[in-house]
Amino acid sequence: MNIAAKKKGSLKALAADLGLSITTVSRALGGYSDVAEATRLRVVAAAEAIDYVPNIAGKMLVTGRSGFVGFLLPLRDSPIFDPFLGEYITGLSAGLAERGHNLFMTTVSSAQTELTALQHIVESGRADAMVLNRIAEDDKRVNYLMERDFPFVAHGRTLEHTGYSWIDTDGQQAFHDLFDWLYELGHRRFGLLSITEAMTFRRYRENGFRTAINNKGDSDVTLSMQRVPRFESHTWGQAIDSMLDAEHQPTAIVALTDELALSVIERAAARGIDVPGSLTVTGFDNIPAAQFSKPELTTFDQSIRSSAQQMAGLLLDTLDSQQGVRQQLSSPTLIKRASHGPALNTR
Amino acid sequence: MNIAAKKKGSLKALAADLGLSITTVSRALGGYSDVAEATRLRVVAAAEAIDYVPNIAGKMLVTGRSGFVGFLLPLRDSPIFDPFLGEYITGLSAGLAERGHNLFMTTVSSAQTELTALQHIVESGRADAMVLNRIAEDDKRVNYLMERDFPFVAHGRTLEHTGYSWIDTDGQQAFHDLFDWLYELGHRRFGLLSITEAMTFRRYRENGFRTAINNKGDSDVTLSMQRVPRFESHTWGQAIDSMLDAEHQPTAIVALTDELALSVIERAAARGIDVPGSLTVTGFDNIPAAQFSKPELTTFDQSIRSSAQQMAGLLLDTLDSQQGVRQQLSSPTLIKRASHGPALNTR
DNA sequence: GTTATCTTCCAAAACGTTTCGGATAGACGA
DNA sequence: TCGTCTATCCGAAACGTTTTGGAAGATAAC
Repeated sequence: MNIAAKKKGSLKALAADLGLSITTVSRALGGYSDVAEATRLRVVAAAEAIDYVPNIAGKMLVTGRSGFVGFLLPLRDSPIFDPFLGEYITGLSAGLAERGHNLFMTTVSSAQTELTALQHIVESGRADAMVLNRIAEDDKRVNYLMERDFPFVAHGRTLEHTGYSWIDTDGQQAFHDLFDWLYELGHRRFGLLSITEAMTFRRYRENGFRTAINNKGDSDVTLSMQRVPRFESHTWGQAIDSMLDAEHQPTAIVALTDELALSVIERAAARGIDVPGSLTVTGFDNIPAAQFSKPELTTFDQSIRSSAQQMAGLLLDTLDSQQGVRQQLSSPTLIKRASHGPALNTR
Repeated sequence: MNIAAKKKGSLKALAADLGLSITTVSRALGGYSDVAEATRLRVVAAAEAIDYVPNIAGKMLVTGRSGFVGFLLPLRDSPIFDPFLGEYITGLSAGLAERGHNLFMTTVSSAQTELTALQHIVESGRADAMVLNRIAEDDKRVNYLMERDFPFVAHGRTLEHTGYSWIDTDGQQAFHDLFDWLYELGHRRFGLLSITEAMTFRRYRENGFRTAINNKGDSDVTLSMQRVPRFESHTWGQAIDSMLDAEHQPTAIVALTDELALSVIERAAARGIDVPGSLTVTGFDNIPAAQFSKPELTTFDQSIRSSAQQMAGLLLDTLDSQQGVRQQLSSPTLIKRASHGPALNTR
């Protein structure tokens, strides 16, 4: 006992106790073929007896892999918090844990930019791969990771979206279909409530809607668009009011997010405009609050948890088996609740 | 250039480039006094030039600290997801990041118990400290960490809650006050809807209510209690119905959680029982859905994000400055919405 | 001129693991 | 009997960092 007074649960201690070399113990636990079955069993038994778990730092140093996947947590001071963050994290972490990886996250402190934080993580070897979300049309983080040749998967795409793995929902198609459906319902005068931030999803959703209009080729169709800062809800009122008060006010307002749509419903109610009687409103995301509004919001749903879990799988695929780039576009489903209706022919 | 063909951004490479020893470079960056100011500046400049970030594994190995704080993510299949998880994670991570730490999380896979996962993390040196939540009256994880003398802070307490740091909300006092308030409103027949799980908060909340009743000493007061599994909402209906259908049905049903309270409101509505007219219902937690129910739920609020951030601070205090045990009990605030009212004197 | 004290630097060890390149011994074939 | 194989084991290096215990030279004190 005293002879083998090594550190608690190290390979060295195990080796000493067993009268074997560190190498053999390591290889026995690693399941290599050049260690006798008898000794392998002896080693495994001894390891289990003392609850041996390899020190991660030692392992990292030599293998260069940590078993961690990093995630940058956007820290917003705004009272609007992300209702899906919990689900997202859960899905990611679950997907990673299934295959022996862990998730770790950093909130970027206000002092440093998100890019700096990312570099710090990558250069320090803290993570084997990264998960990125909230992708902008031209995203510095994506550029950095690509030229650094560091594994990552993005939730969302940049405009130039080749050469890396991502998963995204097809906002283009969704908004295209949305227009067609609303047109069928008789709507001709549309309001599109968008965001100012240069997010790629903004472009796709706007484009989808515009393309659908063009494809229809009906000159009766009019579209007015407003863009507002996504996280500054106090600025929305003015834009929404200007839509509602326009001379030929839209019979349908299509919002890029549920938060915006709910705000439209609220402003409309304040003005005595009946939704969906004289105004149809739609959103995107299906946040929990969407089913509590009056009327309940018609919106698109994307299953956050499962897509996060898919992301994890996709990431580990590219990590483990050196599979190349994988990209996955999924279609959100339209949840028809109560904030839509046929257009009144009030012209 | 070719001479110093060391690994990219290592100390070794820096040392070679500068014509200094590894030791000196390390100590220069560490700000030790035994390196000349001139060389220090030279080293710092060179380090910044190549964006040097110390390899975490090397550092961990020698210092024994990883800069990570671990968190076990409870993976529930149930459709009830934790609406506060996102806020909680955000608060924790923000609090840790402020002081140079990162949060990492594992979901316990179904194969292993939560305790096993915890041991694995601790023994592998993956984390410097742990954050525990959902504390049971007798919690194996707490026991393990205490006897292992591993730093941690718990969100919630075990029954025997000395010797370790925790932060909790005072459910005992809250439910005590709640009874007194309802009594003032004229209520005498109470239903207490509790949970089956042996969580410590259950005991405190139940005790607080019962103690208040005893203290009041009014023999007119009656209490019927039901306990249901917290995460199996399909089992709640029967228990709630039995309360609602009792001969002397309660005029006030006090639920241990908002989910339960909302379920009560729902069942009552289905039976045509007017809330709050002939039945008062209260909850606990102030989940987002609580302000969307009809009527809006009267409940207790605890600021999740800020208390998570406090936890992080508390944890790092005990880590950094070897401060002893710290325990913090905070009072939730009663949010009086619309699901309560005076008792009708229908006896 | 000698000794003591700073200042500034560095070699080497240590942390715990994996892995490369043998080494030993017995089995086997000739 | 000798060489060749195979099965089994091990020593030593390597990963990148921090830290211990000096060493060398310069400066101050006597």
